[in-house]
Amino acid sequence: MTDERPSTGYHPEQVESKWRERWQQRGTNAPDLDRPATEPFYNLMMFPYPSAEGLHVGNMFAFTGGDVYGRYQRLRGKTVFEPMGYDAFGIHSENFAIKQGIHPGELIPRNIANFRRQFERIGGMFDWRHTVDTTDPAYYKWTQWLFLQLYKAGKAYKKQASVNWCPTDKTVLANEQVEGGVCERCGTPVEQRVLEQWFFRITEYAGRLLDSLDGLDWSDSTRNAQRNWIGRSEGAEVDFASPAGILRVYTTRPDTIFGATFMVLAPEHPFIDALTPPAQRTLVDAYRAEASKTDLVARRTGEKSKSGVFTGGFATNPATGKPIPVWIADYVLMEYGTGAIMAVPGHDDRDFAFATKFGLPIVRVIAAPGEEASAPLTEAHHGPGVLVNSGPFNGVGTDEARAKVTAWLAGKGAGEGKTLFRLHDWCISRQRYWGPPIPIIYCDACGPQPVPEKDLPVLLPVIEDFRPDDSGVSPLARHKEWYHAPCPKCGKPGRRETDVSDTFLDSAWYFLRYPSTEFTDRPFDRERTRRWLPVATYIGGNEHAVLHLLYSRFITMVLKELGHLDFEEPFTRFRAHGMIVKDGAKMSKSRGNVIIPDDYIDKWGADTFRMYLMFLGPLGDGGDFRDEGVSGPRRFLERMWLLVAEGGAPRPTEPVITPALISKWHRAKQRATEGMDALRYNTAIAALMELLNAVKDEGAHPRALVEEMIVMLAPFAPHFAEECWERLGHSTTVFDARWPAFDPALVVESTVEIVVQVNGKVRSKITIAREADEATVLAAALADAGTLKFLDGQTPKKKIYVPGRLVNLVV
RNA sequence: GCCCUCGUGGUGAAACUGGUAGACACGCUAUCUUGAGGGGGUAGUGCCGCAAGGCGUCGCGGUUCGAAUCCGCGCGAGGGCACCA
Repeated sequence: MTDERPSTGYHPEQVESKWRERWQQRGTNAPDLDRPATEPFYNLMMFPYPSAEGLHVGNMFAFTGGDVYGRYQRLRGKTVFEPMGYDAFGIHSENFAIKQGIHPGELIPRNIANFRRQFERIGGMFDWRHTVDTTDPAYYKWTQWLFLQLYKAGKAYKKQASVNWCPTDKTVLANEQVEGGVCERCGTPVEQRVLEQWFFRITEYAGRLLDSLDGLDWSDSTRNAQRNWIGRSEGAEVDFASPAGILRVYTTRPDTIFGATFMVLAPEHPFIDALTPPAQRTLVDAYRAEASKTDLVARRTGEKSKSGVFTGGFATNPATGKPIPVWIADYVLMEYGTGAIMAVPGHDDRDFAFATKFGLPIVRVIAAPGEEASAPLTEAHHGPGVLVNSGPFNGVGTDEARAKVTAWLAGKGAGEGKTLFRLHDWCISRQRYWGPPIPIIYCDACGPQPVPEKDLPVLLPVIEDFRPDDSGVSPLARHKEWYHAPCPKCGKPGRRETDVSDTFLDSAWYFLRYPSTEFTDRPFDRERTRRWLPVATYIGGNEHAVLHLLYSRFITMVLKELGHLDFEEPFTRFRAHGMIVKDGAKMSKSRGNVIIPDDYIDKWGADTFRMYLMFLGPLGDGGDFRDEGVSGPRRFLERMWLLVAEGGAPRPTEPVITPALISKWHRAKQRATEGMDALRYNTAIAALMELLNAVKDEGAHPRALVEEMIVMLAPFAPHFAEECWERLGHSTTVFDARWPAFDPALVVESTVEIVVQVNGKVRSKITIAREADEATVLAAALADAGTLKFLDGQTPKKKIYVPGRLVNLVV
């Protein structure tokens, strides 16, 4: 805290507390959201879950990165709206509360207060009039409203589903929350349970969610993660006749159908009983019983050795007309495709392994160029080639064959082309306490009824013992007064839905709420929304690349379709910030490697700390945290402080400024601007440092230059810049100034240094007038002593001239 | 297995559409200020070499007058998907 160095007079703690207060008094960070004739800029950052530990350096890195961008846009003349809030519902908070034995309703406000303090301390330009807390009834009222809109539009439905069940957290997990067969939160192996669950029909939008990605200004890595998640595959559905009826399969390789020598059904497939003759029944039932015991996750991720059983039944391959045996195996999943496959052991690894294990025939139907049709297969061959042993299609290339075989099958009434997605409907119900109750009332007479919108919010009751139990029923069921509610339709006694909704639903629309927080009678105001959305720039972690961003896009699409919004993509531009790790590992309390920024801010000041974080590298990169090097940005600020002290003093005449300094000045502005736009703040800061070094070397510091430097520094060191700005005689905030423009003509100097290469190696450098033409430059290069030495008396065969850069002489 | 992203000094990193590799900063060395342990100034700092010079952006090839940058094949790291038919 104490600063022992011979002081330049810069005392961060004084400067920073002064400007925190000023900003508050002046409303500097609270823009008029309705002010016309200015360009609105919605600068959004992913709101945090308010943990008890507070914001760590990783959060500070991310939020500072976002804040710098917002401040920069403001200096570019935009009206910037930069809100912040708290994603405070969910398992995370609840589990922590359980562990501490404190009710989350008590814990969360405490954490939020701490977060708020940290957000203010770091100097964020947040508009606190427009904050959001997802656990506030004034907010979740509208989360419930959102559920009702989807419900009424038929986009929400309830079904029996085998779901992932975490025995430790005692809750259903979304597929997304299961990683490698274990709960992503606590690491317990996940089991399967069959429960009634609420789903949103996100799969209806799979195609649009995928196709629209192309038009978004998003990081490639993020778009790619979404593509993988949605998982489109092109193929065909094909019908195989069987005694139990038409067995439909899905395949991405219709071209290999002549090689389908058997079929495999998922153990849950409805045709199994009809296909199985009495003699096989015992074996088949035993296998199915075994498979149902193994949970879904284990079936997906367990060891890949194949198991299965023959049903005893046969189906007809529509291409060959031959009967093929129908097997059952757990490597076929009921919830993807039709739950049945045609097995082509010659050209699919899994089918090959299965056929090998059970002695089923393997037929080659694709040959590489020069390969015999009869060549034996020692492993599945999946490369391209030409069809063989495929009747009328022999000799056709595989790519072409896909379409041709599909058409041929369709012509016979035995199939059709089909696009499939891997995406599943979104399970939004949770058998937990800490979330918004799903606004449904069950009535014995009328069935499930939506709670009328006028009755929202359905308040989450205070329950002392909110812990989940093994029953699979939410703790809310234990609150009798709350649980029993009259049917909204007939008035007879009914029961409330006791599930709460997924936290991801809270965060799938929060960005719509921010601009409209003062409206209590609508989730988002039409005019405000029209003016401020979609979000101009969204900065957040790539860990939300799939779920949060996908759900937000889905909700936005639905709201557009229902007429509530005019746009269907919520985030025009998304950039993922990198992660700050410690000793190569993600910071987490359990690892004990969490770096709390407060100490650093105490010691160095928020401005230095912000600069330091942003100087580490590009925002998208993140990095390993170590505190070596914080002194660099601090020294820079100290030197700037002195420069301002000198630059602010009255002078009889402006100092002489050399053309070289003018050039460096404009170059710095150019580089700073480019760095800001590209979120490569490290280069912007470097440009400012270089300019300061140049000013020092030249010994001249014209006031205009000093002022521009302060403006460019303001996004990084806002308190510092405000103080300097004031000392330079300004009475309004530096953020009302304009980001300085550079003159491209002045960026270049009047003389340039030309590199002279001989055979591509740098041998000399010549300084020459910028306007010198090619002949002049070449003549100078050839006359240069340093060059001559390497030419060795020879005349160059070839002379490459790159204007303003280099000459390459080839001998 | 498939799909992305990436690999540069002792360290964090720069390098525009292929055109001086290592800007800026940390650290380090020397030196000057100086009475003292995260103070300032100056100079130096990719590697080898006294030097001339040579070698250098994960490795090997290739394209090019010229490659950190483009192409191919490896190796390594991080991330996404994954018995998905």
